[in-house]
Amino acid sequence: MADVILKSGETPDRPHGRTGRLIAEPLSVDDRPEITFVELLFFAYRDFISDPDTVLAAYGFGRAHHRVVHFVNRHPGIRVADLLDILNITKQSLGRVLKQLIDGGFIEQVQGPQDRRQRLLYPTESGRALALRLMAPQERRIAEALDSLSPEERKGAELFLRQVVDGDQRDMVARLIGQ
Amino acid sequence: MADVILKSGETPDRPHGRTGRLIAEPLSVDDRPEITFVELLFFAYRDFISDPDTVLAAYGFGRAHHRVVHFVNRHPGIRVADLLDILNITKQSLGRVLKQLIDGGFIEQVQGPQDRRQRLLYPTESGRALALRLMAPQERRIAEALDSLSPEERKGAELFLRQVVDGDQRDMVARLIGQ
DNA sequence: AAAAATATGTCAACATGGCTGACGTAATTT
DNA sequence: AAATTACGTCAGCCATGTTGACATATTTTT
Repeated sequence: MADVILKSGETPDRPHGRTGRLIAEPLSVDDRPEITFVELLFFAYRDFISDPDTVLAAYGFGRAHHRVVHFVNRHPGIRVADLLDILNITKQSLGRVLKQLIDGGFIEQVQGPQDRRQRLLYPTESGRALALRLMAPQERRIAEALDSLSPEERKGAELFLRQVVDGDQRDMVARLIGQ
Repeated sequence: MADVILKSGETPDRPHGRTGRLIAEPLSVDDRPEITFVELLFFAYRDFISDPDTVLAAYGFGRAHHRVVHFVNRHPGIRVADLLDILNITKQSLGRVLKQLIDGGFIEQVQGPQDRRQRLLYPTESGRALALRLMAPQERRIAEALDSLSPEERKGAELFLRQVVDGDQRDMVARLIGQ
């Protein structure tokens, strides 16, 4: 039982005679200004990924499917290994959702022309349509957010996000996104 | 079996005689400039949350514990219901990780002084130490990212993230973060 | 005073999407 | 011929989210 609930008569600082065990002083933005961005990243991302969930639910898919559909549409003919690198997951994890997407007719595999061990992934027309439907609310959200920013402020938002990416991944990300 | 693997002799556009079923044209940033931010948010957040994982593993904790420890440290005395609002999860989900954090001595509950139904959550000294350890690499990452930005660019990064948050949540987020 | 609403906790069952480890197969490289 | 590579699969585990139902203490409303 963790049911040690202190009574209200005892101040948090000196509960039950256990002097000084509890801390009432908040971690403050004044002391640590980076907290602002730590929390903004949390809240912004929380809401940003909630957009496509309604659409996904209608297909019986989850966020993992979204990520796969997105990057296959962004890079038709991508190799499985490269997709794994982007998503930072194991092939077993990818395997499950990929199978469902293939069975559902959203993605197809093509044997690699030079190296026939490769299974290159392409979206079908439904797969492309799904990707666009999933991204639409996110594009709207981003566009509205950028609307209120000056050109330099927009540049700042982009630069900031690029710098938050791991140093040894920045080149790869830049290549993936393109100019 | 979904083992319909097209042979390499067939172009992706006309595989197996199924004319036009596959799409070889990438979704492009040129057509949809917001994709840049969609993907930057994905990659930035992916790396940003990977920071504390090593620390968490040492304690046998996961990312859910991190979020709880963080917000309890930011708002000592927070009510369970308010924590649920911030995290957007169910009380059952919270219950599990909260119990572990209480059992481990990182968080304690105090009965509400006015309303004795409430269980106000406070960090212990270990809980505060854990929160700081978890946030340290993220603060470093943010500080380095901001280093390369001008003041207006920094403002842009912050404004952008604030605008990405759901419109009806912005005030709450602003209040939670403070000036 | 009784009834209703609130804050919280708990039990049980289930789904998603990560993970590891082991093994198999086809194709390519050495 | 042997080793490596690219990929797939089976099996099981774990973390963390969900819903639904119900219990308890406390406060608010009637």
